[in-house]
Amino acid sequence: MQVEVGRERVVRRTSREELIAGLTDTVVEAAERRGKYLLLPLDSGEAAMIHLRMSGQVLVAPPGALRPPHTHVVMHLDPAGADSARDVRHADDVGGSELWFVDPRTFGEVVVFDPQRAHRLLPELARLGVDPIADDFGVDDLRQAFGATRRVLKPLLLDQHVIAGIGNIYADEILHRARLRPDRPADTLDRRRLSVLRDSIVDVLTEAIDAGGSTLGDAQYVDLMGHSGSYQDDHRVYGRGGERCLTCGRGWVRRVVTGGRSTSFCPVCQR
DNA sequence: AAACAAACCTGTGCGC
DNA sequence: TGCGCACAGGTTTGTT
Repeated sequence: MQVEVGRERVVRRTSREELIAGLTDTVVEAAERRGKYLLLPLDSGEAAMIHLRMSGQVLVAPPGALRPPHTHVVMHLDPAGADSARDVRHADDVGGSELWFVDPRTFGEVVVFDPQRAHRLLPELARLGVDPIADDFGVDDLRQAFGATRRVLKPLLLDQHVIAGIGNIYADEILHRARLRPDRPADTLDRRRLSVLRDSIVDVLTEAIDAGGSTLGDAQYVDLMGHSGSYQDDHRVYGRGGERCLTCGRGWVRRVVTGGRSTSFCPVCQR
């Protein structure tokens, strides 16, 4: 593939030149994920890492399509080669397309790194906690992380070093599903409640993924094809501050700030 | 150890 | 219509 890089800020760990050199004439062999880190192994032995942070998007588009504002990286994917073993085209074949990294707030980033030496450019990758979707994730994982800390649940769920992949929307939805207050200390949970929390984490994330994610009013989160998700329609507390609780029908959803993040919960059915 | 604030940016929606 | 302000999906860093 050939590569263009606009704003250098999105490759701040290295440089525009290093990103272009690392991607040019390579083949993306897979698309993987650890927590919120998107990983693309390359046939060069290196891998690309993309993090969307708050406002990033990865989009696939026809060659030459009009690029939206804040398109910072463009990868020109090669057509599936006639020399490939069986010139099979799949429904998700994106050969010949462009892959865009778009990010108005430029909190997101793109970098090419050596997976054998990830600690050099991406030290936080090795420090990510258990991934509830990609890894085996049982109540014992939670007991280890939550059993002996006075930290409260909401910031703990958001801590990527403890559990990787939960963001602000899903932390609130998970705690509501588990009927637990966001400000409850983790070490007050017995094994039964830890088990409910474990199931809530897996169920909320799985349902959200199946629904294509949460696309809020500004339509920032969309999938590779630009399609919106529908999980926002299933939010029971996030974005519902001041409304009657959909679950118990008795409490009013409260919106507070915990750890600098907006947090919504029902004080009646979450304990 | 853990809670908190600030920093990094741009866009949007609101009240006036 | 225009302006200023609050706020937004995340993470790191520094301060109490």
